[in-house]
Amino acid sequence: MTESSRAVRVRFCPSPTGNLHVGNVRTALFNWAFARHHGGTFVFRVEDTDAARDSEESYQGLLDALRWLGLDWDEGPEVGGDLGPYRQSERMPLYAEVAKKLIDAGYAYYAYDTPEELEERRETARAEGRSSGYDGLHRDLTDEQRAAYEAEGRKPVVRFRMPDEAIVFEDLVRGEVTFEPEHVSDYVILRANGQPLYTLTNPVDDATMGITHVLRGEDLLSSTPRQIPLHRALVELGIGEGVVPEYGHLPFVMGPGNRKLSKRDPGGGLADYRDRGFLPEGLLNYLALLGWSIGGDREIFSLQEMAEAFDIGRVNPNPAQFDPKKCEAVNAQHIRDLPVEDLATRLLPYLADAGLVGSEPSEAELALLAAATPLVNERITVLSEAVEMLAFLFVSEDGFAVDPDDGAKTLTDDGLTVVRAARDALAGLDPFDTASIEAALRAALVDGLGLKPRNAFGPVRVAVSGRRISPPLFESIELLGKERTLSRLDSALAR
RNA sequence: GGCCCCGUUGUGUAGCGGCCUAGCACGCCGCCCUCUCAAGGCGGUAGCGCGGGUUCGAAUCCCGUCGGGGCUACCA
Repeated sequence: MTESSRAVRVRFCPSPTGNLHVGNVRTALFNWAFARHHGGTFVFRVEDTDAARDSEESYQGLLDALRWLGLDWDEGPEVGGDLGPYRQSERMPLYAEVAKKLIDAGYAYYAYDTPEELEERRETARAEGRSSGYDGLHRDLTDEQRAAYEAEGRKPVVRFRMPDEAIVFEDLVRGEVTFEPEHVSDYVILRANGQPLYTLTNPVDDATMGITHVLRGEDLLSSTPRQIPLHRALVELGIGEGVVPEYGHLPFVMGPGNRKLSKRDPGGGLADYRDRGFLPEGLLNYLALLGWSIGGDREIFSLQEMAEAFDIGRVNPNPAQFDPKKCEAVNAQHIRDLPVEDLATRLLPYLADAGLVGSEPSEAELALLAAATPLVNERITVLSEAVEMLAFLFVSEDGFAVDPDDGAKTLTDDGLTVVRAARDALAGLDPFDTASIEAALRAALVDGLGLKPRNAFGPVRVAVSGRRISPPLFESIELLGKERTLSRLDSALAR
């Protein structure tokens, strides 16, 4: 069977340790896109074997995050599937069983070295310039030797026996990679207390879930030569679906400076992006650009378009630095491309959180938002920015206040003269629509007072919107309505 | 120290031996438009780490070198 004809099965397998890291989001995205491109299966598995660090809350957060992103999974938590369960904490018996089979078949063995002994030998090896991995001292213990260690009360770990041959594999993004056997030592798969380690659980799950392609971070590249022989052993033993996966190691997402972006870095965790009002499609589009390109001069695309075009062979092997500015620019483009009704709907939760509309918005609030959205859609880069921009339209009259600094700068004696003239021009205006408002104001302020437009409208803008920077003035006044507009002009005059 | 990976403007990338006087986007600077801010338009800034090969011809292939990063656990 050729690789391309085999049904693709990929997975995303984070640990539920709080806020999802944007690097992991990128990994999830590439896996998802790879699966969708090949019409394959995207498996979601949760690696929650570290009781100290994992929590139920984080687990729920993980599901929620992936749903929000729109990276739908075909098998996994809450969706099910034939090869589950999909939480490692529910698979513990499997690991014990596999470890036993591995030992019985000679693929793994008990090692009684103490941590101190190991440390000492490691130091020596390092000092002599040799690889510092396990030296294999206990790989061929006799029954008598084992019995002696047991009698001492030593508890063994279980180590996987690495074959004495070079491991060569074709990395999907880097090409051929070779590791010589002396540099890849026997590694621990079971702790002395019997707990399985990631080194075992991850490949066993991949094998039993029939994973065909492993796309993951570059930090795991050096563990690949250990996993391939394990997979081969599992195939030999008839454990799992009989597949040794192909591997593709994705470049790091770097933070500021030249360090790997950390979950704790500002902008390192997904939650920040949700809170600030990134669109999932905007964030994902930007993340896609980190290490992959759709080709040509195109940079803005949808998830569907990415899925159609995604080619793992086009992934760039070199690390990419996360650029918050560009991320915002891409998001802003997606916001502008959104139909206004859609954008208005997405704005709602942010306005509600700010108390500008009710959690069950009224018809009037919805109508106002629908009319106001076109005023901000090309002025915001993230949804939360709309709150500040639109607040003056939704706030109650006694909640309205002019920004002190902006007021001081524009509502001077001259400014108030302008405001007074504007009030007079608008008081009897009918109809009270954008075109009439603009005409009336231009006549009174530009023609009447002989002001340059920017000087004419500035004080009015501040009096009405509270700020020197606002959505377009005439449209804003129309949406505000005559009554509230006059009231605000009056209170500016009464200062 | 050992092993592995990586190397195009500030950032992300296009480029798969001639189309490259290296394109695009973000950023930055300037101009235009303009009721502010945006959006939009126009222009500018800045790059193939270095050294050897191979070739008629190299950003593209090879070697070396330098630089950066990762791994080197009874973490994942």
